[in-house]
Amino acid sequence: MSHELAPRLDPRTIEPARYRAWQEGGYFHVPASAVLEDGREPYVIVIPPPNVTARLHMGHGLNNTVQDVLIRWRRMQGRAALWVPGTDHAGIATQNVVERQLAAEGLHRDDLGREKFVERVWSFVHQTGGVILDQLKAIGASCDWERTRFTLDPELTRAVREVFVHLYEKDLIYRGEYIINWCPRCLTALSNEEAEGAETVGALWHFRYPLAEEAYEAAEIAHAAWEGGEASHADTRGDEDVAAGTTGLNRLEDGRWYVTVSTTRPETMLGDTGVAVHPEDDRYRTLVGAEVELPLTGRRIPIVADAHVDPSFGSGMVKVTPAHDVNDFEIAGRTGLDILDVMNSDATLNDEVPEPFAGLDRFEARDRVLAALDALGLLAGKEEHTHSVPRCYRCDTVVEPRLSDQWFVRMKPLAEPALEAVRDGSISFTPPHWQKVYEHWMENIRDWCISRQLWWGHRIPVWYCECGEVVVAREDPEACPKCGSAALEQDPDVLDTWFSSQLWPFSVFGWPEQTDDLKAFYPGHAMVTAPEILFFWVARMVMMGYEFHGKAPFSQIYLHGTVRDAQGRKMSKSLGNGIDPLEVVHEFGADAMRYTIVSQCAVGTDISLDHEDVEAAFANGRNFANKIWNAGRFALLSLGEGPVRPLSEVEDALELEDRWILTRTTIAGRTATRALERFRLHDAAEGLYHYFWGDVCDWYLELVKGRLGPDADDASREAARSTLVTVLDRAFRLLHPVVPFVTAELWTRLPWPEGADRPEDLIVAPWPDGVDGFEDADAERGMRDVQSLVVEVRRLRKEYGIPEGERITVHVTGAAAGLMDALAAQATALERLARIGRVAPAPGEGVGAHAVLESGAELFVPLEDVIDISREAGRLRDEIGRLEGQLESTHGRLANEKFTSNAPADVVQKERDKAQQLEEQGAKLREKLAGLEAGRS
RNA sequence: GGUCGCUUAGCUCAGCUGGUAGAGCGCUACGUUCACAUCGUAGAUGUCGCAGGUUCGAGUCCUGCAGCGACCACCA
Repeated sequence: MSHELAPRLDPRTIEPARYRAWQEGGYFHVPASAVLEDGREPYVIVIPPPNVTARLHMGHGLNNTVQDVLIRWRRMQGRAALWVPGTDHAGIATQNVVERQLAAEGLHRDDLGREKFVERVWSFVHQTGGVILDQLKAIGASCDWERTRFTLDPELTRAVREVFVHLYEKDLIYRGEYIINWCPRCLTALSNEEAEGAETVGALWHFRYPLAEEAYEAAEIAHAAWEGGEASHADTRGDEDVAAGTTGLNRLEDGRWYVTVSTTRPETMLGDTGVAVHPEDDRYRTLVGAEVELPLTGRRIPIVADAHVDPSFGSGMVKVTPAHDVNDFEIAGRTGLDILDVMNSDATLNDEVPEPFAGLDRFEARDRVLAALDALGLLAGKEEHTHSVPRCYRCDTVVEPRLSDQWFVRMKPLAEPALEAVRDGSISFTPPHWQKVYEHWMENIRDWCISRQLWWGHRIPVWYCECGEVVVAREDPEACPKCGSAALEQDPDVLDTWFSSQLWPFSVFGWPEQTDDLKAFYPGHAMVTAPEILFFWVARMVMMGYEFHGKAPFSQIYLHGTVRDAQGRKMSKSLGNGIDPLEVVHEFGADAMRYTIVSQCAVGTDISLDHEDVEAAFANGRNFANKIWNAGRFALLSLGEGPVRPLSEVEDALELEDRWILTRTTIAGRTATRALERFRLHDAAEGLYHYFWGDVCDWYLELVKGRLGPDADDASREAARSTLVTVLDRAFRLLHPVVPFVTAELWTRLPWPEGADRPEDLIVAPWPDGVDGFEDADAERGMRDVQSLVVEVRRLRKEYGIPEGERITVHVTGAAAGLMDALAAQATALERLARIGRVAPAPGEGVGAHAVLESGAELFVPLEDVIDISREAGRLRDEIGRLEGQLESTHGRLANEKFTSNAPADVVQKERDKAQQLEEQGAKLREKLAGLEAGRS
């Protein structure tokens, strides 16, 4: 059977079949009864649901590989490991996709009307949505597909309703007119999180507004006080600025008084309803209550005092546009200024503005306003100004702050337990520094605008009656409870897509029904996601967990990095620097991709992959998978067909390398377990890589080759066979979470010791945590000697150019106890590995190559015939020099009384031993050098 | 402006509780030894950003500086 294995791993021939076998075996599915009846300890991860229209990209590859590694590992540990998959309806994103399709047909959503449009989106979702879940199968994701959920499923919609009504009844949801972030392209409100600031170099313009004549007297008083230096907020600018009119109050050559204000959005001046100064600002105290003439509009607007104004910024005077700026809106609320909305929803100016500007786009209006003010001589200056301009996270359009009637969630009360949870350790972050970021956000949390002027999403469960009654209900009401009218109108808006996502950890289990699933699987354990959605999603899930269940939805938040290209740029569709994970799977296999990702997945760091050389980017993983394949292939071939005896029966015949590799295996399991427990996936993967490639392949397989052949002693062969089977079984288990396919393929073909129970599949084989495995410290020490001897001999052979075929004799002296026995026992192996003819205990004489082993033993290879004596002498001198350097620093340390008295005793002792060892080595080398030089003369 | 993080071999990065540095890729040399050339063997490469401090001893702790990055808030 084993001879049919190809010399190269071809993932395409094994991966799909293996995945199918797992699915058919039902290994991914975890029923509630596993926990409630069988009493198994659950381990639950809910997937960060990708957008239903999404296609798999490397970010998903990373995110889901991490989750799958954790789930597979926990499943092998015997936990009821459940990974719930699903997709998010992704309000704006999905609506945008369908709108683009319509646009290609020359249509707008209004042409269809709401009902038809939503139907269209549904059919789009049914046809092409959820593809990403199938794509996840290709990378090996072991989700419980029977539990696949969609945020718009009826059950989840029910959860949304329940939450909305509950929060409304608790007065945690309210409706109000506030300045919100408005996307003039998507024509909807956005939350603060959805309006992403983009650092932009823009301009700050200074305008002059003429003061109304009645206020000239006040102006003169103010100005006099100011010039006389009595004003408490003396302008820090120089005279030039005053002359240029960039200070707040000036009389120009025309004899009129002007105030100066500044803005980065000149078009908003058309909506100004006031000018504000700080109440304590003595420069302008007398002007409060006066009026200015708002240019271009013919309107007069008052000067008011408000503490929000920063007297030291600019002129200390602020134009106030309440309908188009958050702060200005608040100022208006406090000071009673009018609120004048001058924009339409598409960010064109409306009829509230004078004729020439009405109907213009905001940016065109900006230019026109500037030109008009300039023509009037009211443009006082312009500065370069770098600030962050908010843009729509979906379409990148500049967001317009706009006065609007929206629904909000009152967040402060919800945030309190969520904040407490991380402070008392109920929830931990990996890496830990995110906790501070989270806390900071929670502490400064602001109300969440949840209504969206979209058609695709959860309709807000609020109905309005002609009688004025507002009905907020879990079920669609038939009639108005107050007047009985059936003419109820449902609120046209839908909820922010994150409103339903935040319920995901429990809505997927059927809440608000008290289902068995909920009892078994809530709360979950790990939340694996990217830091970008910490606020969008993670924080809100925590808040909802506490509000509706009194406990956190998960206990560990693991935030992995971002996938970047070779230049360190984030992979993105728009940059065209992405790598298609499916292509990688097709070319190199899912195992190759998974190992490459996981091995780079150090806590808190990004992973970088070169999109221009995909082969190189994944070579490491591909090579490793192939190495596993070939090691397995060789083992299967060498093991032959005969029965394999259990390790316990051959224990007496175990040789050094057997005991050693069994020990290494135990330690590898222990190390990997510790790493996984701490989310150190990179450490776990790299540790196992070196264990398998180095210990198992480079050393063990090479050492036992001779013992597996027909010439070998029976007892030795059987010991080797048992050991090899045991080691590979354990190794495949340990590697399985990271590289599930190749390990499973080989494991199922592995012969099994007679009489031993075989797990029905590798995917559920018990995880070797290394707690009670075979361990033999002597074997480790002995093997280290063998290894260092082999390495040194190889090095010497190389150094002196001794041909491959030529056997040499090696003398070993000063051997640590047992070394010679070990070496003698390994004679054949040593011959094979280091091309040694004989290992002799006698000290070497004459000219030869010399080395000191790690154990302190000295190695001497007589090489009169092959070496260049003067070169060897030089080498010895270098060696002696190096030893002396080390000795000096060691002696220096020992001579330091502070060291000997302060450092721990064992450290000092170690230092003494080292010094002695170095001295002995140095003496021997000097002797050797003397001999060499004598021999030459 | 605030907060947090990063700066270690040519590249990408590891280095947990302080004891004179590691991996992968790349590079050099040799090798068609019958599991694997997607391989093997051996080798080279670092004043661990700069300046101070604590310590017997500091990539490892503290302070300051410089450069880079992220997040939050925005001053009109």
